[in-house]
Amino acid sequence: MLSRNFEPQQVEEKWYAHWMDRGYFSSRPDARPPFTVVIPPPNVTGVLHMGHTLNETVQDVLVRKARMSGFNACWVPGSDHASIATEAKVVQMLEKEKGITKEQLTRDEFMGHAFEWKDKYGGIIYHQIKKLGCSVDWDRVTFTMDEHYYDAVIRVFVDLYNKGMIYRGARMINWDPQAKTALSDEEVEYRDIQGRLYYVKYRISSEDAEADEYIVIATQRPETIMGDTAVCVNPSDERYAHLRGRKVIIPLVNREVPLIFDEYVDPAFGTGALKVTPAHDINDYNLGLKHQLAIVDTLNDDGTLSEAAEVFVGLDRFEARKKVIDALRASGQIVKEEDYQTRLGFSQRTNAVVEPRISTQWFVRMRELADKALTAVTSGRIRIHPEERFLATYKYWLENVKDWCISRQLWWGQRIPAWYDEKGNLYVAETEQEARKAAVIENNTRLVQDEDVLDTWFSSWLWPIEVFHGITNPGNQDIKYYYPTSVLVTGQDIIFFWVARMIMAGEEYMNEKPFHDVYFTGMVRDRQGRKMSKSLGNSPDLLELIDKFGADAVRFGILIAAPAGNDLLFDESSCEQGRNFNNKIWNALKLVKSWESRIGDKPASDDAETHMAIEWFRHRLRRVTADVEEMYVQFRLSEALKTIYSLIWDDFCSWYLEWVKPGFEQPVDPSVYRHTTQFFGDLMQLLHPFMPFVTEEIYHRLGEPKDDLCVRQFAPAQPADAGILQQGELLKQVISAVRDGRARNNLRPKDAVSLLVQTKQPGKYTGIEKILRKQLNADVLDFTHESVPGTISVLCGTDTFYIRTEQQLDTAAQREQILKDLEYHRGFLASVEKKLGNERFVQNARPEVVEVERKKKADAEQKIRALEESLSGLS
RNA sequence: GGGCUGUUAGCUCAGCUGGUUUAGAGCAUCACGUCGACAACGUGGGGGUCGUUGGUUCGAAUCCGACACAGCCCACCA
Repeated sequence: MLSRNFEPQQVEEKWYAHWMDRGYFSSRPDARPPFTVVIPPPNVTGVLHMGHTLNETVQDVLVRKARMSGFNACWVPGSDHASIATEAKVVQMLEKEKGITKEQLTRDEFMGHAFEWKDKYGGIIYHQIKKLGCSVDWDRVTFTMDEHYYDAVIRVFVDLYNKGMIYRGARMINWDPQAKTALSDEEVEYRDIQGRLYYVKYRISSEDAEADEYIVIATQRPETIMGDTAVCVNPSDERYAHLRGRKVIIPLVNREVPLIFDEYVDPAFGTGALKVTPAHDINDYNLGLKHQLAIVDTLNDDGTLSEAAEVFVGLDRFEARKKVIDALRASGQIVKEEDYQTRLGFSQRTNAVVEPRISTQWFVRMRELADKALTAVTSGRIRIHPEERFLATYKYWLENVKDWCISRQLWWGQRIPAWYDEKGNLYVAETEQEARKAAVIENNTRLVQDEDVLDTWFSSWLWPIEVFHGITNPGNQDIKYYYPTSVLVTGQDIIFFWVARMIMAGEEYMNEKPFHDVYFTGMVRDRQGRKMSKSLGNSPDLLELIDKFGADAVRFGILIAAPAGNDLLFDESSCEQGRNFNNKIWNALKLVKSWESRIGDKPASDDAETHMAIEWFRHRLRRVTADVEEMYVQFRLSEALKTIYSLIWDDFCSWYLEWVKPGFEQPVDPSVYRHTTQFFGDLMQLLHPFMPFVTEEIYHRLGEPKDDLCVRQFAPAQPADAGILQQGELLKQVISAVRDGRARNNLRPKDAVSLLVQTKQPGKYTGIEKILRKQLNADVLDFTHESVPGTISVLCGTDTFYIRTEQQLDTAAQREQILKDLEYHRGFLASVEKKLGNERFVQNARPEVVEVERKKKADAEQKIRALEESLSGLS
């Protein structure tokens, strides 16, 4: 006895263990073509959010489909050490739980704690991936701090350094004062902020102590005044022409600085005078370089004012801003204040306001790498989906990319393999020993390794290569077989961070793209269109969702709402729809299983009828299978799922099963049983990549298959017969139309009727008469040449069905309905006639289009005649 | 400031190179239904002048222009 509803919890664990047991997800190179996917590695100590859920589900669908289509499917799982994010979490944990600050620990001690943390929490995402049913190869789990991976990163660093593509130098970089590290340009997020613009008087230096000459500048950041080393105006600005050659006194610190002239300054903005702070603004920095200005760095690592500021030393920058404003107000040097809309850079990880700052860091030269990555895509060697939207973004970024700041002032990550001797000479090599050997350094010379680690993305850009040990063991079997990978599925938010850089690394180290296709999924938002985030609390917990609805339903729920590349509004109700779908399939299984005990010995006498149903569904299945195949090619997975959903729910359950279903306690035609279980199995196969658990369970309950659905290979495509499909459509159309006529006249399903059809081609109903009678509870189905008074008339195509019944009929309601239909068809006829009456249409349109219009006209006229006849039959 | 998307039923979306019966689906809604697979269900219905506005064309949801609104990306105007 089957349970009332499908119970996912019992089934999911069983099948996942079984698949693992059989090693279906493990892949070794063999004679089959490979289908390779590398997972975008989630943060090792994170949890999967709905964005991951979408990406992992899409990948699993593609991988499972490939595995069932003759490919050697390999999906590599793993996680990312996420340098800055993880280090921040570990630091926080240490302070909170153990009362230890990072400063109290040695580097080694800290790393110990970090690895401990990773071991404790690193398993969560893997557990979630399993629960979701992802068919990843667990023998290939890779972590970006694994020993070989660490080595690969170091090796690549040294190699790029030796090629002159990595350099060290003082540049203006983005500084995160909270994490106390440099960031790359991509790690800064700009947001619009309501700021305030202060107009400040700067005195003009003069021999005459009594003189009250000054120049007014506008600034949003008064706390940087102490770092000013010039004031700049436009050379064409006549207001300031007379001040040429004079000096300006910086308020608060009373430093005398030059007044300089540069086209850069916009005379129309503010007062047309700009304070120049080369240490804390990129524009000012460039201006400083050009005019050889002094640089006064007034900030410490943590965003407090440094000794160089002279005043408010040690105060936080925002605190200092208030104090500076107070002081300037007190001395009457603020002449005006106004609100000002501005943009500020925030650290992507810590959300701290980023400070532009001059700092000595390591950089990767991007020009050459970017050019290669650009060609790989513009030449069509890598295809981006959906292309239109992302190709332009990708190109623009690569054409304008600046050098990549890769050093981070952190401990959690790959430590930069550079050593310095006491004189400050620099040696780059994979190990200290090699550095000594290469540079012939005397043994007693002390070398000190660079304290910094590398940007996380400097390791993840090697992901598709080093998961197969392609850097540390070049040319091995795996890398040769699995690389380039087939498709990369990821969020569009990391197109620059990761996708573009993987292409660079692939071109540089494999001389080959890392993947054939890139599929960008959209951003998952909540029902109100808000981004899902922890702080809003609108991101559902994946395990709770799975617990509530089952993994298949969650996969269904996220996929059904996800058109390629578009953001999707996720709502639990779509998981509910998935759960209902599970139950629908389960109930169909219950029906078919109930037939098992009553399979007849002989074909039923009316097998010609069921034959039609079977043939129709056979061809319907073929047609939809081909459609779905095409959708896979175009990565239209949401549409493919919808199509399969409708095939199962509507075509199979609502139509086919109703047509072939035997009467109560009647024997089941053996051919019907055989075909139905076969169709059911094929349907489960078609659906399996999307909903693996329920389909595997049902497939096994249908019979005792020799293979598991998980690895059952799709049969070659077969053509669908359009004529048979059309007859099925006619059948559906008539059934719906007559049911509608019955319903409108309050006939109950159990009220038997007689049917008469007024048609010019009675032949088209041959073969479907019996199904029609059964479905419509009609004792007779006859043909007629004229209208039949005293019946319910229903227009179906150009034929009219007359429903004869004992019941009292409401002729007024029928008349109303017919008049409404007449109005519609007359309106339609008028529009067609207007078209055909247009000479230019008849002349210019393609003949077949005109022919269609003529057919429309004839049909409409016939329908109107039929309706008019029915109308007169009513009176 | 530059660029890229989108705007079709209450909601989420299809509708590809203009003509396939005066716009389709799912969800929601309404009516009827407990009929021996299924109320987490069945049958049926209602619901849109395709953002606005010009243009191209015999013909536009579909192509072009402008505008409005929404979203995203990029940019060094204090």
